[in-house]
Amino acid sequence: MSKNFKLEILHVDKNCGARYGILHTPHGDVEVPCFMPVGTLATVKTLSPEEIKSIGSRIILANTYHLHLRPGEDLVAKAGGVHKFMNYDGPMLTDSGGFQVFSLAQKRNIKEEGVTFKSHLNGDEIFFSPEKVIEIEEKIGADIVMSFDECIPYPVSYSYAKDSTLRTLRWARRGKNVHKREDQALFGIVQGGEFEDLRKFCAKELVAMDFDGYSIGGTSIGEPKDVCFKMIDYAIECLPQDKPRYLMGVGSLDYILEGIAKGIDLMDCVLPTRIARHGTVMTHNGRVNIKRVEYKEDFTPLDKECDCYTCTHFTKAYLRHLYVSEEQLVQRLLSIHNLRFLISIVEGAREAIKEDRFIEYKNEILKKYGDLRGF
RNA sequence: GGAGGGGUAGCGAAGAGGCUAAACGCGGUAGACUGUAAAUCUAUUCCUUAGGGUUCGACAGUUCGAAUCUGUCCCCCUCCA
Repeated sequence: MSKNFKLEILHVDKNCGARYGILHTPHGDVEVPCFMPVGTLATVKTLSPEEIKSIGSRIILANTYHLHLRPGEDLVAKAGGVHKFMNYDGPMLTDSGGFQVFSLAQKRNIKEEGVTFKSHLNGDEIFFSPEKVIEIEEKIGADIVMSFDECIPYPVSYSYAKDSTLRTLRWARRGKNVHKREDQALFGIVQGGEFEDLRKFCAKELVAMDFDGYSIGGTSIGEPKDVCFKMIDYAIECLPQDKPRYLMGVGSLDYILEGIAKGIDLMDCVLPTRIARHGTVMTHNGRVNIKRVEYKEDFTPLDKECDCYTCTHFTKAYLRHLYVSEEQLVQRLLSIHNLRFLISIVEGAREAIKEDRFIEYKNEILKKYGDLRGF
C-alpha cells in the first residue's frame, strides 16, 4: 500500500452505484468521479499546465511506452521526475504501455516473458516486461502507475481471451512484486474480454493481490455499447468499495455518465482533445463540427451554457475562420472547450450524486445532448 | 511582320484515336476519431427528375468511334524584327 494515497468515499447515490469521494494523492486531492485528460508525452497536446488547471482538471495521464521512447525515463528522472520535467504539480498517472500492445498490434510480439515492440518512431526493437514497465514508471514518477497488461481486442475467441487474461494476471503479480516506490499507487487492470467468468475471475484475482486501485481495461475499442457496459458490471461486482475504480479509455458523454452510474471513479480519454484538434466539439446540445459552412457568419459561442475561456471569448464564426485558415490557436481553443465541457459535466455529476439525483441528472444531460451515438 | 510554344473541370496539371466524365494536387463540401503511430484519416466535388444529359478555346471535317487526327478562326506566352 502506498503512503499518502487513499480513497475516501463520502456519499453513494441512493438510486444507483454512483459515488462521490476524495482521492488523496501525494500531489493533492482529487474529487471523484473524475475525468482525466490524456497527456501522452507529458503534455496535454496544445495546452500549458496553467490551462490544464484552469479548466478544472485535477489529474492527468502520461504514457510509459511513449516517454520511454522519447525522451527516455532516465532523462525524466534526471529532470526530477515527470512533474518537475513538465512543470505540473498536480496528480499524475502513467499508463503502462498495455494499450500500445493493442494499438501497435502490427509492430509487436507477445510472449509470456513480455512484449517485443518495434518502435513506431524508428523501428528499433523494444522489449517490455511487467518488471521493466514498473521500473520505467518508477523513474517517470507519477502518483498512480498502471500494471502492464494486454488490452484484448474485440471481438476475440474465448480461448484467446482466457490465455491473455491469465497472462495479464501473472504480469500483474510480477509487476507488483517489483514495485517499490511508496509514494506511488499501483493499479491492477481487469481484462477478460466480453466474457463474464473471465472478467469476474480476473477482478477477484487482482483484488486478492491487493492493489491500490483497479482499472477496467479492454473497453471502448470498438465493442457495442451494451457489451462494454456488461464488462463494467462484471468487474465492479467483484471490486472492493474502498479502492478507486478506473474505467480506461472512456470519454464519450454517455459512457462517462453510465460509468459513473455504475460506480466508476476515474476515466480518461483522448477523444476530447483529439476531436478538438480535428475541429469537432461536444456541447450541451450535441456535437458541433466547427468547419461547417453554416457557422461562417454565426457570431454566437460554441456552447452558450459553457463557462470555458473559448466560449466566453470567441464566436463560432471566428473559430471556424481559424480552423479553415489552419491557425494553430483553434486547436488549443477547441481543446480547452472540450475538456472543460466534460469536466464540468462530471462536476455536475458529483453535485448530483451528493443529492441522490444522479440518474435524473444523467438522463437530463443525455436527452439534451441528443446524439445517441454518444458523442 | 517573322519563328516557336500553348489554351483540359473553381484553380494548377496529366492524358496524344475506343479501357476517358477525363489521373493527380490544391481549393470546396461532408464525415470519422474513445488507456494518442492522429494539426490525422475517409467520402464526395460538370449537370441530373439517376434513366440519362452536356464536356477538354470556337466552328467545320475525317472516323464505327475524337480532349486526342485535319482545316479555318479566336485568344495567351517566349524569342527575333
